[in-house]
Amino acid sequence: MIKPRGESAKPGAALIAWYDANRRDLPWRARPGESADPYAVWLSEIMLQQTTVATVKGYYAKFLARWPSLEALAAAPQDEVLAQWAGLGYYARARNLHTCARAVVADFGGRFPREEEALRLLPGVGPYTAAAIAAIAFNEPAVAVDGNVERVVARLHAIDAPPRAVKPLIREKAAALATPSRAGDFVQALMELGAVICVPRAPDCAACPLAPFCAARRESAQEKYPVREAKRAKPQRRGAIFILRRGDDVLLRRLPPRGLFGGMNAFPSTPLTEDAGAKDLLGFAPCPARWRALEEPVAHVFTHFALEATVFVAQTRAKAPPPDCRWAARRDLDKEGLPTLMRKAAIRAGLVEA
DNA sequence: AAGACGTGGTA
DNA sequence: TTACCAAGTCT
Repeated sequence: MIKPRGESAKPGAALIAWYDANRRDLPWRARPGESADPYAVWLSEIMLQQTTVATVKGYYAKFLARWPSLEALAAAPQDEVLAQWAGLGYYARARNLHTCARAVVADFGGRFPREEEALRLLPGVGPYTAAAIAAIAFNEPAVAVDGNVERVVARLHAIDAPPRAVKPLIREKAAALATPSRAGDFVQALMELGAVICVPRAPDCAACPLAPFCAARRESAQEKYPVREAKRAKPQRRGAIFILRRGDDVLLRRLPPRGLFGGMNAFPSTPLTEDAGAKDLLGFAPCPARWRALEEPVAHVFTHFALEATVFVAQTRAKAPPPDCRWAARRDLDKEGLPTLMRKAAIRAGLVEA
C-alpha cells in the first residue's frame, strides 16, 4: 500500500527516513557512506556529556588539532589536557579522558574495543557513552539513552514517571524503534530528533516523523513529559578568592585531583564547597599581606550551589610560593587554563582581558 | 541511591 | 530573574 506524503506505517522507519533527510553535518560525525572514527566519536561523546553541541564544537576542534590521534593524546602530559579543557566544566571528564586514552593504548594497542560491555569498563565511559560509541563507531546493536532519548520516548508513550525511575522501560521502548542494521544512524536519529524537533519547550510536532504515533501529542500534553524530578533548593554560599601579585607574576595553586576543579590551576581561595560567609575571610589567605577587597564580588552558579566570592588582591616581593603554589606569568594566565570562576576573578582584578 | 560535579544559553 | 536543561559519570 502506498502511504500519502511519504508517511511511514512504522515509527522506526519514519525516524530513520527523517534522519536520512535531515541529519546535521557535525564535525565528529561521519558523512553518509563514510566510516566513523572511534577516536573522534569517543572524544566528542565525552565532551558532549551534559554539554551543548555549540559549546563542544570549539573545544573539539582545538583538541583534534593539538592531538590528532589517540596515541598523541595518550602521550600528552595530563596538565596540558586539563589546561585545554579549562572552561568546559566537569573536569573529572578531562582526567578520565586522559586516563582512558592511556588505558586504550596500553591495554588494547590503541584500538577501542567494539563491544558495549568492554567500553563500559573504561574510565569516564558510563552506560550511555558505551552504547553510543559501540553503535556510532562500530555499528553494534547498542541502544544509547541520553536526555534526548528519554524525552522523545517519554512523550511517545506518555510515560508518567521521572525517567530515572523508569530507565529500563525507556530503554526497552527506544530499542523497539531500532533499525538493527543501522545501529549508529538509529541512535543518532533518536538523539537528533530530541535535539532539534522534540525539544523541551515548544516542540515542533508539525515536523516530527513520530507525531502520528505520539501519545503525548494525542492528549495535547507534550510539555508534561518527561515528568520532572522534584527540584532541590540551591544554597547560596560566600567565599573569597586571593590574587597575590609579585611584579609580573601571579600566585597559582594546583588543586588536589578530586572534587571541585580537581587537578586544575586556581587562585588560592576559601574551600568553595563550604560556606565561608560567617568566617573571617582573610584567615584563608595564602599568606599575610595587605589584602585589599575589590568592590564587586564575583558571582558564579554551579549545578548544586551558587557562590558569591569576594576577590582580594595584594602585592608581595620575593616570596617563596606557599605549598602547592607557584608563580605564573600574568601574560601566560590564559594558557594556564583556569576554570571559569577563576577566570572571572582574574578579569575582575584586571589581570586578563574579558 | 542520591548528591557531587561546570558552564552557558534560553525564555 | 529565576528556572530549566545540555549526547552523564562516579561514588
